Amino acid sequence: MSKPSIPQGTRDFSPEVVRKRQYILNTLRNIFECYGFQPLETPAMENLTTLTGKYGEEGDRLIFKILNNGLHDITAEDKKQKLQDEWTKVTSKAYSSPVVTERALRYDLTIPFARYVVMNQNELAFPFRRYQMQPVWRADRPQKGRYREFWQCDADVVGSTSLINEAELLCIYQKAFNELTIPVKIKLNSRKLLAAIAELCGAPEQMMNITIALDKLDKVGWTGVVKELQERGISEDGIFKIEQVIKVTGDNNTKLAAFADMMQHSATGIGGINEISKTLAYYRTLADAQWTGVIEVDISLARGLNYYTGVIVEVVCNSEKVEMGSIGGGGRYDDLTGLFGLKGLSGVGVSFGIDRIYDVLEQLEAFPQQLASGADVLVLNFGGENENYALSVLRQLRDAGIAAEVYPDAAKFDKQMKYANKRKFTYVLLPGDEEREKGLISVKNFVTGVQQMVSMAEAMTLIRG
RNA sequence: GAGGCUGUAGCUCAGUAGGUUAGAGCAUCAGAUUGUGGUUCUGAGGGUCGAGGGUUCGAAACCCUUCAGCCUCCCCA
Repeated sequence: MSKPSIPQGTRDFSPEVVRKRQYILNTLRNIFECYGFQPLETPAMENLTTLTGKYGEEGDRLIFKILNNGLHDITAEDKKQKLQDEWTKVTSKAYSSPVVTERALRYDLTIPFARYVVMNQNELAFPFRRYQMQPVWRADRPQKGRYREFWQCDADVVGSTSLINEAELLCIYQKAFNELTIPVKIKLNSRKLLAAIAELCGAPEQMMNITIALDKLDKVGWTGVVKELQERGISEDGIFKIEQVIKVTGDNNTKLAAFADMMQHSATGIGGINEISKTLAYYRTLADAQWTGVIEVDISLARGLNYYTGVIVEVVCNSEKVEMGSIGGGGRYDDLTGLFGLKGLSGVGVSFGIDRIYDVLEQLEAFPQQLASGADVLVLNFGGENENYALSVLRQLRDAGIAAEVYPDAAKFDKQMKYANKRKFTYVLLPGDEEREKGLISVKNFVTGVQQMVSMAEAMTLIRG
């Protein structure tokens, strides 16, 4: 018998870990609901054609495909021949065929969301605000902090171009990370500014290349970016212009003023600057003075996904104690639903990287203490008549809304106690002969070790603290 | 897709230059102890040394092949 295992890049979540993850999800869910977002869930699998071509060439490669069922059952000669032909292609090059695979696992939550909006466009009330927290799958090579199955947690608004939406999403980030007690920096940029930089270089068609190179500024520094830009064929003059823009420092208003000066001849650039300033203005009106996160205009922020068209954001942990990439990101995409035939619908959304948020909370030791335990109370089982007494005690506890469990076997005393210890119960109740005869119950506080024999009513008061 | 590292008990790992019957800690189970857990003590179970082949009188160790896991790059969350 071989040892059992789970697929590469997947994880089991132990009870303690699930509780911590649920703490994160519940915190976010409450905030989303408070901001008027509605829950949405979509299937784990989509039609492959829904997903292909949406994430770029690299993305297509990373989609988990599902082999069609019943391939061996095909009897019609012409279909069988078709399958053979397609199979040969599939095994010889990067190629997908609906004859072999027509379904695939969800790659992210945004494309299924767009698909849902298009399918239900006549029923939905726009602007439609939804949040979605579900696992996604990528056939990527797993490594530290990267998995083949992981959860995404998105909130999007479609059907409105107002920058109030952008400002609200900034608020959601602020509120979420304040409640989770994670110090953050929220970087803000606009794809329009990146486009304007490409214009400044006299190479507007090079925007993607410039964007990809700039995105690495944090990682490889300016000299690394220069190298990357040269490799991607950007002129020396262009690189000099980019440097002028990148080297701008100061607070957000100073930066925006400087950009406005440099980009005064670019309608795109001015547009980008305006949307950032308006977003920030709305944000200031909506924001809570308690929030501690820093919002910083960062023109080197690029974001990989190519469907973004307007404001883009990214959240990083702002603590020396933590070494971590982005823990959230998002932006505006002007025509996502256009991919599925519904034109002119603009959307803006943010995503929380909950696996990374989990790691950050661990490193900061910022999970609330009381998450650790499950049921508070264990009722011991002394067998015989005491067993029934134990069950009646158990029922009274649950009727009173106290989470409790009974040890189901009349096992040796120390075995039951060891179980209680391992499970970290706060209280252990001992319904034995004496207790039963007197109609009382012994309550042992398992943290302090103090034990007392009291009435059920008093016991419940004790347990409730 | 490219590269690097590691596979020995449930877990973390020792294992000298290739040499008797492969060890330790933790965990598990039993007992000390069937009305008092954590600590302690005693004992027990648990291994095709990732798999296959080769070299050798002899392989956990050396060679080849293969599989798996981890990490880095690319890309991404």
